Amino acid sequence: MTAHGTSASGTRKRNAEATRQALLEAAHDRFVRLGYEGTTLRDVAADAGVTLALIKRYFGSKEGLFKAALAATPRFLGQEDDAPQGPDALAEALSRQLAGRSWPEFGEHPVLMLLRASGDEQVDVRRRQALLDAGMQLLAASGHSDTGEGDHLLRAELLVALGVGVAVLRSTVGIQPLQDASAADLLTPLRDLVHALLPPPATP
Amino acid sequence: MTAHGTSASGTRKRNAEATRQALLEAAHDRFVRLGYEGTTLRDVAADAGVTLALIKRYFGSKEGLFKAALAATPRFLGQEDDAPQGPDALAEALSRQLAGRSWPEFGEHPVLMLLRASGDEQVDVRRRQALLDAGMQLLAASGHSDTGEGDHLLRAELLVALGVGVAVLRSTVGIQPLQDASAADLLTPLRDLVHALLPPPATP
Amino acid sequence: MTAHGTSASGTRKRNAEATRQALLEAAHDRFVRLGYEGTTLRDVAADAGVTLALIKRYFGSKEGLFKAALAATPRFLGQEDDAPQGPDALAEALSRQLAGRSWPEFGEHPVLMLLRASGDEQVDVRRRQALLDAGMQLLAASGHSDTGEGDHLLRAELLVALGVGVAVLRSTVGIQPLQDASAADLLTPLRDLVHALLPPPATP
Amino acid sequence: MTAHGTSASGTRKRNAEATRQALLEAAHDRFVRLGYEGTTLRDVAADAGVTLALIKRYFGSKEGLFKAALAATPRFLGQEDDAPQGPDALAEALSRQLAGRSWPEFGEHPVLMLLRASGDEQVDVRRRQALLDAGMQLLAASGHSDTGEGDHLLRAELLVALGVGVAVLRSTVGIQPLQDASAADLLTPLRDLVHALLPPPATP
DNA sequence: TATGAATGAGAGTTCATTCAT
DNA sequence: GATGAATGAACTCTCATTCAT
Repeated sequence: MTAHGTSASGTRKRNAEATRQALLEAAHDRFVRLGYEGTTLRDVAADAGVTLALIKRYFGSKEGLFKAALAATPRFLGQEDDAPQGPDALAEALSRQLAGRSWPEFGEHPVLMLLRASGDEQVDVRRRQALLDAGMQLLAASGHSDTGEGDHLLRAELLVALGVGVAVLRSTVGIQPLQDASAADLLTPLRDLVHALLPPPATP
Repeated sequence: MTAHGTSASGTRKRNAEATRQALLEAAHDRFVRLGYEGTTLRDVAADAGVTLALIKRYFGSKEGLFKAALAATPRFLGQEDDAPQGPDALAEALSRQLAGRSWPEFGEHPVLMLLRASGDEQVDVRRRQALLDAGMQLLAASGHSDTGEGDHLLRAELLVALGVGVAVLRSTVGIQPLQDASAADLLTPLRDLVHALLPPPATP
Repeated sequence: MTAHGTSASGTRKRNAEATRQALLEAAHDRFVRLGYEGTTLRDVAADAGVTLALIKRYFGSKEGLFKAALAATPRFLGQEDDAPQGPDALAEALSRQLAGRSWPEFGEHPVLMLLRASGDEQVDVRRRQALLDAGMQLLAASGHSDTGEGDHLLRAELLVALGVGVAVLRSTVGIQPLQDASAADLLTPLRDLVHALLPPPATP
Repeated sequence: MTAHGTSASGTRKRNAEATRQALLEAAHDRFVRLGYEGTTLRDVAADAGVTLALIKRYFGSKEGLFKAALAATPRFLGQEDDAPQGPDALAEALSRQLAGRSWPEFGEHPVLMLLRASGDEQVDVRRRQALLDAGMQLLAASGHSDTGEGDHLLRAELLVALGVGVAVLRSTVGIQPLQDASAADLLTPLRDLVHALLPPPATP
């Protein structure tokens, strides 16, 4: 996407917000695919169709751009809404999020962004927190509470790990049949898996 | 580890094999932690206690060093022997390999090496194959054959994905309680999981 | 010459064209004197009074710089205009071009640039062609045509060889009295030589 | 040529002199073709079939090797003996030396070695002297004395320059028809040239 | 004597960044 | 606000050289 795309609302000469957004998407794409070191600002700027100096203007530095791209990463395994819960719903959401191209603006699964390190400690904290949150959310979605009793949280994090692993193996590495498995293909195994890991709490 | 470590047979200064090995381990450690681009040959040489030029001598180039490090990576999720199989044995092996520090010479779980790309296509093929092999092996260990019937291979690869994800979340990212979970902590959830994913084939 | 020299219109710090030109002249000078391998980009940049990275900016690489320097080399033994011809005029032009400092911007005789190889095949072709052209031009200037009859072209190339040798012996090597011979000193011997090599064609 | 070639006289295990000679020829070949900077000692050693360290043993350093190669260069345009002189004999000798492969052990014309600089001042003096000597010798061969009267020495050096130029254009650059001209092809033009440049002294 | 291990300096190249315009 | 000129540091790689064996 270039910065100076045609806008429906007439004027389109210099749209700062569009430029920022184009840079952000280009950066996200490259950071996810090539990592922090492998991404050059010149390429990001070229992808966005603007000059390199604008990156400094909008994001200050490469680190700033990375942080912004990280912040723009959608929640991993997040439930879109506070919808019906339980293992079956969870498995269905998982299969959809892992298989689908639910993020047309991201070339790869956005969770991969959470695995990219920039060397900045502050960034690492944010990445870690985002993944911890994913575990918490899965735990909640399964109908459990995070009271720390039992190993429910550990089990939820194993589910997060599975999601991470699937994203990795489907993208960078690419092994079949996992890479091209559809949501339908994944649904049954994931349902078995969720049921085994996070069975619904006993209802007295 | 430095190249000129004391050996059993007295002190020795010039030892090509020890130098090569020290370089290899230092490289593996940095490649796993920092990736291909993030790893500098100067740092690798410094870790090994030798000069940069020896990397050229022994490995030809950075790519050569990376390939050597990749080749030195132990098999992922490999059964140590052709021992008793079935879900329970598999779960136990998994918990041990994922939790343990079974590789004292590698700072991080060696499977992470398989996720590092160097840009060389030939390398990518090897990485992919190694992970495919892991899936095949898990399938065999569970008592199934890879006849392609059903979704057994897909299920086995989900197990591989889980292993990859656990390794990632325990190392680079580091989320608790998963990061410090012991093999014992992992055993029960993993047993549930393996049983759910790869139940023993029906024996009529 | 440095890049930031004072110009007629006051002092100027940022001038892409001046920088490019300063780099080109510095490069030409060093390539001619030291050859391709013997020339370091750091020294060229220092001569031009700028930083090394600008060479990449303007010329892409060392090869690019070399090609640019080669392209900036004036024609060897070229007649300035389509002026009167014949042996005497030719001898006079030769003596002037070989003796004079007709190229104040080049430290050495520019033909020496044509003797410098960079390893690039494409460059070699250009060098060869430039020297072939010199022979053709001398042939034409002597009043002959290049119909291939007789050994006129060979004789013209012997004249080119003489020019090359004189340039070499006057510059890099430096043998007296040839090195400091003036155009007047060279004129008489060269006239004898041209008359002997390329006598005017018989006019029936 | 390798160092351990079969020798007719029986023993051939470790012949220091043969090794030295093989190194010298390999060095000469590379220095002439690639120049000082372009020549690597490893390649020279490999050409000679020995290890690099022997260069240091026999010649001390790269400079030492270069000096030895320079010293081993045969005299340029030297009359083989103090045989019949005069313009015709001189032209005949010139055509033979410039055209022929009179030096089977040198890939290129050995005079090219005299054009190669190493950066060492002492070396430059030797090169200059060798070329000056060539001029003196031509002068003598033409029947003149170097009393300094007239411009005879300058004319002789123009002949040296011609020889240098022909060697250069026949080897590194390679322009036709000069490159493949035979001694017979060169004889007539050279005779005209020598007669014009160095006519026999008037005999009262 | 001869080999191979090891070094240090320097090469070209790349990149994030800063500074004028 | 935006561009492009210019910088300095860091990288991989190469090579002549030296040091033990």
